[in-house]
Amino acid sequence: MLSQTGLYAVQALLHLAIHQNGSQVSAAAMAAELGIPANYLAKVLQRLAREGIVESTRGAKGGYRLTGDPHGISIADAVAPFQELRSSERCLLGGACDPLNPCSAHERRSAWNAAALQILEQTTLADLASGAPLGIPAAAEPTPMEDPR
Amino acid sequence: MLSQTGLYAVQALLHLAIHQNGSQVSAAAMAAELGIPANYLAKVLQRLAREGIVESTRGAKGGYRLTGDPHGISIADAVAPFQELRSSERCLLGGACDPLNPCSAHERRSAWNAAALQILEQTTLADLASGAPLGIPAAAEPTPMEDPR
DNA sequence: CTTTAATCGGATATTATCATCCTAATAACT
DNA sequence: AGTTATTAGGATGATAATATCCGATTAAAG
Repeated sequence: MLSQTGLYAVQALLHLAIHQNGSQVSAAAMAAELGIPANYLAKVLQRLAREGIVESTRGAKGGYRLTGDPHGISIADAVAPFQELRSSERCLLGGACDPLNPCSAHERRSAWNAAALQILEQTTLADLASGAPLGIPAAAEPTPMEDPR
Repeated sequence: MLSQTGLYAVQALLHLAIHQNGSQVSAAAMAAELGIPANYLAKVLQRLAREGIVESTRGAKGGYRLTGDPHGISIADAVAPFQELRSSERCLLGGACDPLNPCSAHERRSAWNAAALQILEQTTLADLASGAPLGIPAAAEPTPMEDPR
């Protein structure tokens, strides 16, 4: 479901979330611990830095650190810079259907996409870091309409 | 979330589910209607035929037809031949964690994966074909503009 | 000031996905 | 029998994802 690169990003950020107490972590150390190609992980982290999700320090004793709180960073946030999360709204039936004039599959498809996205948005680094027992509320039963709240 | 090829498979099977009443549908006709590269869709359908999800007839007036009932074919079924659905259980933290000795992220990760898979398993072609749960399976196409060329 | 540990970023290589092309095999229709 | 519409499947090409390599920049420490 996630691209390899997206998974790397999740792993890297999760690692930072767990080792947040100490100083910064270098890309090389992280790659060794997580078993990810070092050069590639470096690119991933650089991108996350440009994105503002982590902050970096160059030079000796440098490395990476989370910019924000692990509770505020979702899997969707981690993955978003590397892959498109919203699937294109191109009509499944090949026609030109829009929200005003939807095809018969439109509603069900939207619900399916939304549910998938919700999982990524609702799981945070903090959730993963602490083995929270959890109950993922979304996507359990085929509710055609979502609850307005 | 789904690969392009997986989406093609869903579109193709959904098309067959909707046009099931009549005779078989040729790959070329489907490709034209759905806006999918014809040669590529042919490969996808051939694979689905080998997989037993559709049955094919060669020669003139030939084409494809669903093997089973649209209620019994999930998105997961449609997509499975073309992409791995179960994400590898390689530990997110880089260690060697198994169900007996799980890492702290293990449970949450499993739940997240299971939920994502469930969406694909619980949505069927019949669900997509008819917006309403009680809908008639082979309801006439409500396509407003069937011939925009 | 020099060495060393680290990020940054461009260039390139490798591999998988997506797409096209061509020739056979098969079945219906004349 | 011959023609046409169709699937089957191998070979090849194009594009994107993944991975590696190298030099430049930065900062700490001797």
